[in-house]
Amino acid sequence: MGIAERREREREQRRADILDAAEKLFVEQGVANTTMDEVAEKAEFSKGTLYLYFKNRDDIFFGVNLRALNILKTLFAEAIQTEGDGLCKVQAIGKAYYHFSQEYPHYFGIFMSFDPEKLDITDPESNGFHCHLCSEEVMSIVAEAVEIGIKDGSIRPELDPMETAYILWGQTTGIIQIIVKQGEHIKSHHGINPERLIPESFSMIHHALMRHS
Amino acid sequence: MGIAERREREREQRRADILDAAEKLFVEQGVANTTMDEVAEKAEFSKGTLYLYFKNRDDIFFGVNLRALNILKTLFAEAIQTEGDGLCKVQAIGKAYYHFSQEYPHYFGIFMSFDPEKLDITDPESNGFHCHLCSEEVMSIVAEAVEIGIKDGSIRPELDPMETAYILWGQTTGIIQIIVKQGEHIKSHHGINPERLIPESFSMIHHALMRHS
DNA sequence: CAACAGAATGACTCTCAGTCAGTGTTTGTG
DNA sequence: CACAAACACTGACTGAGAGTCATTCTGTTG
Repeated sequence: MGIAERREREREQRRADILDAAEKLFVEQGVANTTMDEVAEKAEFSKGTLYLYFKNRDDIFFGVNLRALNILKTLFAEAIQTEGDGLCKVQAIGKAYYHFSQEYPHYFGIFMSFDPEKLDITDPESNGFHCHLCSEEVMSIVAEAVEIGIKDGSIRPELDPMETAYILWGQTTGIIQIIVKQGEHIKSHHGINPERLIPESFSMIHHALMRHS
Repeated sequence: MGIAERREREREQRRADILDAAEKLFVEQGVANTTMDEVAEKAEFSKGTLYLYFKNRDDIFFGVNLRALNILKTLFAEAIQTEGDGLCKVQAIGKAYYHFSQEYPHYFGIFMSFDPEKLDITDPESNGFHCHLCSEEVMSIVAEAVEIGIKDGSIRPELDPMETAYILWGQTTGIIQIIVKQGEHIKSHHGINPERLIPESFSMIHHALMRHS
């Protein structure tokens, strides 16, 4: 009896369709300005149906966010395979993050709309929970690169891998946020090309991690 | 005729009263969970009155945020007076930021709820605009410290002061965001005290700026 | 006191997330 | 085939909360 399986497949397809619709609207008009009615309209379902597939509005948002996170995880997993010492690997991950922001600006924008206050980690079925897990995996990749660097002597040994991973993650996200949100302003008021901040901050991170004898 | 002046004073007082009420509620129950009706109730005004003193909900929020920013500006202005070279001054500013987060945890939390997407820079009367100006001034203080450091040789000369100020600001804000958003989780899952990330990241920044001969 | 302006009100509108009783459709069973 | 049960979907409705506005109240001025 493949009926249950077919049903499950169809259900997944519909979930994906709804996420597609939401994703488009999020990109077109921003996350905050997108209503459930609009998502329903775009997905060609009634509003009530959305709630058969997703717990609430946030669940849909986190569903889209999860797509972005999975791409990032893949990019990071590739980056850590880069030839070279641990410090090189960390740098490769940084570049991958920047790459991601350029290659998937829509996902990156959605990323920026992420509001952890809404994250509901209590329900293991929710997309919020899955986002949580996935970002945990992403962090682990960074921590692993730092650990390799400490072991091979390219990174200062007094650093704690996981702690450093969180710091790098926070710092880099903060920079990118500045660029996205104030880039225009920085350019017009200070004549600084906001793009420059990224390689510049990577260089700073490089100096910060490097074991300088 | 001091009547107009008295009226203006009273008006300012009422604005302050409303901000006081909002601030308390923001601290007690979070920014997102505070309604205009609640603020009105707490301030002992009707809801309509709030709109005589503030443009909208965000204007109230940014009003509270401006208080936090002004404190920070003062702390930074003091920090840059610290004895020592430019690098010391940058560090003093970093410490001041951390200090701020400890001394004014409520303001710090409100700081974190800041959503730049809502910032309306078009209206020079709005608190959003004033927040924008104030953070600009805060940035300048950081840039000045970096410049001093470059001139006295304590900071790598190839850095650009304003650019570096933005990077430091972005990085630090990013870290703080991580702590606020994931602090609980970091603690429970990795046994890392999230507070540690702040001084740790300052140490990294120190390494990144330092001119190591 | 009459006329006016400033301050305050709260009932109202509007928008939007989320619900639920009801309808249609597919699958399973005698 | 008939009927039941499970599944899929609908859209009118509810409730909450932001923002408005016609009206009332209070203090000032001539």
